[in-house]
Amino acid sequence: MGTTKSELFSTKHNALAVAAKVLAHPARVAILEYISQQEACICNDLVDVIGLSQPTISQHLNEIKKIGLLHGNFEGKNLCYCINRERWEELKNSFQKFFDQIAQNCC
Amino acid sequence: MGTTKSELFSTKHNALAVAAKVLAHPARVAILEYISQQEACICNDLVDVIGLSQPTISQHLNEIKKIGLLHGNFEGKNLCYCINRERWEELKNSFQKFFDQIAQNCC
DNA sequence: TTACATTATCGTAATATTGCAATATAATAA
DNA sequence: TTATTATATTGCAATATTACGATAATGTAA
Repeated sequence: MGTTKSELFSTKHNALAVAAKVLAHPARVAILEYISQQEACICNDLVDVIGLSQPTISQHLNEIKKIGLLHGNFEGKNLCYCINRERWEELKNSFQKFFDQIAQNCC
Repeated sequence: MGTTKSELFSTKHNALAVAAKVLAHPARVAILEYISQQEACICNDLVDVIGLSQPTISQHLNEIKKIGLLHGNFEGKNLCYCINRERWEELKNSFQKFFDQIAQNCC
């Protein structure tokens, strides 16, 4: 129990759900918005900007990383988080397609 | 602990997260897709189509109802679920705006 | 080297979500 | 009236998520 029965659903439906899950927390929405609007890459700042503790921010960043939305230089002296634009477009299209598929005739 | 600290975030960010949460389960994605593609309104069928138990489907439908995506005739002899297209467009626009706001210059 | 700053991980507590059996409710059919 | 059908609600068990203190790991600066 308690576990989502992913095996019942199509790859497409599962994938959209996984993507939506990343956006299903305001901190991750705020983090993504913040990073995506920076002209240059940012590093930390998020703890101050968001207002959650550093471990919590790190955890949220990890969720965002896991679906491939973060891109950049994670090693060396310049720590840098930025959006993987290719993946961003992919997800954008997935949501767009989902919302575009409504039928014309409904009550 | 365990609770999302919504008070830290803007109304907009919280609203998008709440909407995303509804799409964050493949059953709800599948239910919405199924309903939205029906020419006429459907009633039950979902238990058969989706493959989860009736109480679980009912629970998922309730989550979808709670953000206003379901519209129709819930009383009387014709039980009928269909998409509230106005709300659907609203959410579509929210996600679109979110995904459109990425900056041009990123690493 | 030591000290400092930044980020990740571990461990844990609180809460939320998922799923279903059992049951209740509501409307129609016989 | 008594079935029958469709949907909702209750209660509970299993699992997932959220948050953070403590600590580890990594890199830079002195």
